[in-house]
Amino acid sequence: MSNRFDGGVHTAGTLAVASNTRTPSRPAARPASRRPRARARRTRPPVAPSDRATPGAPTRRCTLSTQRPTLADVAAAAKVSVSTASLAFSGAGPIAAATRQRVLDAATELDYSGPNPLGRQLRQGRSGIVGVVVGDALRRSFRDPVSVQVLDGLVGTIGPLGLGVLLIPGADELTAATVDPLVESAAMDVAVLLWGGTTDDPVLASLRRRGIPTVLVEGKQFTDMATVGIDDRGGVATATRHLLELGHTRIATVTLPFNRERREGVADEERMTALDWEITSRRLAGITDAGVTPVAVYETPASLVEHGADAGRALLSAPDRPTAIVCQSDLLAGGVVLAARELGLRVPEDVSVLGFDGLDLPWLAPDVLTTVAQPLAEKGAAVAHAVEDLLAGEMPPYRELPVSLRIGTTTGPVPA
Amino acid sequence: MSNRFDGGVHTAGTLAVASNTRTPSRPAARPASRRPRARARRTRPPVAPSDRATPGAPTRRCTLSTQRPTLADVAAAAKVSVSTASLAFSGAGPIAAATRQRVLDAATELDYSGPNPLGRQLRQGRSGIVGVVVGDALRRSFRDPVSVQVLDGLVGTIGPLGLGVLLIPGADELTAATVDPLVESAAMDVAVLLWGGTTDDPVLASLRRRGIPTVLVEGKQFTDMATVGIDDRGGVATATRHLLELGHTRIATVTLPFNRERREGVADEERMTALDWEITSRRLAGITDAGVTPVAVYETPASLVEHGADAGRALLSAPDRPTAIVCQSDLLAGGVVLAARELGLRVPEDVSVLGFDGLDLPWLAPDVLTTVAQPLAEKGAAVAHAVEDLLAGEMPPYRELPVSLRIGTTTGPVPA
DNA sequence: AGAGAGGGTCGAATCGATTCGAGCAGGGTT
DNA sequence: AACCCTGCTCGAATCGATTCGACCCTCTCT
Repeated sequence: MSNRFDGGVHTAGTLAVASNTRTPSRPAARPASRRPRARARRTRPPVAPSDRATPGAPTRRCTLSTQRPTLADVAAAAKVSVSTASLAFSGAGPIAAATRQRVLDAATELDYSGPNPLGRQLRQGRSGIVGVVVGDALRRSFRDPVSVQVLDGLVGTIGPLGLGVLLIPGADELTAATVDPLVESAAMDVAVLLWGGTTDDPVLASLRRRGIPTVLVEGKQFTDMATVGIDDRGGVATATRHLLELGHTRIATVTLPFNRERREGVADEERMTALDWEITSRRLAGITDAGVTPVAVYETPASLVEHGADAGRALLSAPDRPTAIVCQSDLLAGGVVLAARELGLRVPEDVSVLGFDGLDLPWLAPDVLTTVAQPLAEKGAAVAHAVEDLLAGEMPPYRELPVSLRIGTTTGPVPA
Repeated sequence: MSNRFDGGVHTAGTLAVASNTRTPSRPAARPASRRPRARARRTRPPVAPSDRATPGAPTRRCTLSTQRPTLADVAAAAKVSVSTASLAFSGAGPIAAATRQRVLDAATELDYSGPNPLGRQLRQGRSGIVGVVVGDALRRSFRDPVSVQVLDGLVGTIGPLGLGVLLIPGADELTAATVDPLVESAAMDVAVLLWGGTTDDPVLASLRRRGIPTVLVEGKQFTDMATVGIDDRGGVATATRHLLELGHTRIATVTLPFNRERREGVADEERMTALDWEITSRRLAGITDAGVTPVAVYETPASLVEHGADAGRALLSAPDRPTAIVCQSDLLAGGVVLAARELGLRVPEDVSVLGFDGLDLPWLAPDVLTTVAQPLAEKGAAVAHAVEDLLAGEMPPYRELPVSLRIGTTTGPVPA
């Protein structure tokens, strides 16, 4: 039952590539003792033989290993020197319009599609690549719109600078000892750690060892790395005061993970000492700053709706339930609201819920979260500027972006 | 009110890099007419002066432009040849354990952190980079878990192969004429187009011109590019038959965008002719295959909850409303369900809703979508294998993954 | 007419590795 | 003793560009 279209066939009519008549051009004076290897442009082997070759399948060869023309070929065809040909493409330096055109024509003729980036990169000592280490498996990381929006802001700002973003999976939660090979050996001019690491982060250690300038987003601050953060502590404090003004006293909180372990459940005394992630402890501290001691601190393994729902169910079905719940992310808060609805509780009449991030959650309608909004796109742009600074050889100062309390429909006066 | 922590200061104690005593090693016999430039390892200029220099800010210089040691330095220190030193790192070739250790020690001593990837890449003619063109602004693209999960599957499979993913923003919807500079000139061995392009896609044209092997996900098929797809047409047909069996006859559909324009609203005759995107028309065709002519075709500008909600409100508040709505994505379906709830309609008693993708939507609880599930992680893996094939010089055959109807709680018998 | 200026080209070095085959030393075989 | 491996190491070419300064040629100015 394979209902598939056979899309229109459309092959670009490529001219046959001109022959490689380039002579090996050996150095003028050579020892002459050894005959130079007569490899006229050795064709590269097509990589590993790929052990998963489908037995009976028809293997069309594709045009990968075709000898592509080089700048030297173009220069020869245009009867100019390589340096002049280079100028024609880069535009960096004086070149006569006619010459330039001749080179460009020759390029078209030879089907040369511009200078090979690898050559350029080696020469310039720059790859033009910014490695972005996402804190976790993409699958999970990107379910959180926060990461995505920051990344989007980042890409939007560094793209025009001619930089590209290389996606690097962070350490797996359990096999945290090993670092992704990309961290160890990918070419990148700068690295960015979304959800900046902890002191012992092996990724950080690896980047340091490689001497790659790094930008941390929301992490601890180190003198040798740039940091971009937000005033989350102050934001949470403000938001908590808002709850106090509404008369709440029994306030619980739902937090982001404490550390790599990512446990789930109410944190006891002992667990509190294991709090390692900067972002979690800062937001927790915001509550204390407002003079509130949470009646319960519920740790979640990730900022996801389902974990928020679990937390909400647990906190709201306990006896002497809190009248307000401060959540460290909007997704968690959304989950808590869903749990409340599920338990037949009205929001905010029976329980107030506070989020963090300022996301737009259409599926929560008709409710609109009261939340501490952070400027996500700006954060991405700030990261981009930090990247730019590092590239220019400067260590940018710590940059803290402001947050703002946005009142929605999920917070209200304490129930009588 | 800046409540910020001053994170623990922690600087890696780097040894001073050994002096660069390497002599310029000019060719044995040289014309001697011109004195060779006496640049002993010219220090590279720190790039563009960055016109956005913050005036009064204290600019700490960072250690970017420090001369880093090269393999030659290490070889010299270890008193072996460069080739031997290379062997010590790459492990490709016979080398005595003692020699190897000596090289490694020398490397540690010099604070050399492994071969420069750029040199390797140039030599090997491979960048180890897979460019992934996301169809749109990341912000929007990644709000759709479908893209994210496929990307995750892809990264998970090609990561171990030593390949990295370069994120490339697709053409903006309006300025579609221009292509991202990365498409034009980034170093990549293979490109992947999530949401494969249409025939006239400028991105496709650019990649073709550059001769970069490409994998299309869910696009039209071309002979010169690899394609991975799913049996969405068959899946929609099966799902539609399910609705027929439940007795539905007034069936509407909510679709993905028709083309770059991304219009919103019920499509009239004329608009139907503008249907350009393969994926949309295939899923639409599935309905027809089941022998159903939709009572309304509602086009949305993107696969997002809010657009689904808009569609739902429009379709369900019309007179003679449909008893079932087939949606081309789960997010759209979720939005439709929310709209139904909003209008006081019960799902599935009053209206059945069918999704596509097989996502897990915790916020839709207690409802669980009936949906056509596609194997997203596998799709990512299939793309990865296609990439691998292209890298090995083979054009992989079209690969179509199966889908499966997953019955949830959002479809039921037609209302009496 | 000669000097000076300056636009345009070119040669050669260089970026940092990989890779191939040659060569060399030492041990085992006939 | 001659010979052949075997196992390591090394020299040199090469990947494909960029970039610097030298040089040449023409035009202008005095």
